[in-house]
Amino acid sequence: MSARQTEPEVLLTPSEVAAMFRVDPKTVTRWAKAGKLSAVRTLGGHRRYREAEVRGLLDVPQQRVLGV
Amino acid sequence: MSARQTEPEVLLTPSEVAAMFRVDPKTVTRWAKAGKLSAVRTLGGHRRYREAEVRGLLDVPQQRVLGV
DNA sequence: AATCATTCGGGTAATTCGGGGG
DNA sequence: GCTGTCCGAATTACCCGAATGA
Repeated sequence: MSARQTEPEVLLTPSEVAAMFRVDPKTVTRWAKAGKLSAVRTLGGHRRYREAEVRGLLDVPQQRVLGV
Repeated sequence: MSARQTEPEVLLTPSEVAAMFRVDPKTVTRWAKAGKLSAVRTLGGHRRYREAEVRGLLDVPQQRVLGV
């Protein structure tokens, strides 16, 4: 059962990730360049981001002090 | 022993490849026209892509930040 | 034979890339 | 240091009708 199954990774476009974080797509690109976010490249050079990784980064923010 | 196509060549449809890269099927067609991806043609002119080749292109474009 | 989804083609908007400067 | 914006060039997405695939 050592199947090297490359699970169907769901990929997101730069603008989709940007919308999730409420930032400019260009900022997402900078995160990728900085190695803070891994990216898959299309044959034309455009970046695609892994949904699982992005969501993981969105869920983490539980360390905010609720200074209401 | 004798070399005789020991590998079952798995072919993928344009939409399947498109889903893997998160692009439009038309874009995959453009890659084939540009020679970035080899394609097998059906007798009717539709394109089919080699799974092994596609996977290879998906994995490579990984820019790791391993103490570069 | 007939239906339905996909993939031809082309052509035209919308994104993204890269660098640079605020 | 981090982000948003401007630029030109390149890549990708969506439109159509017609043909192929299953």
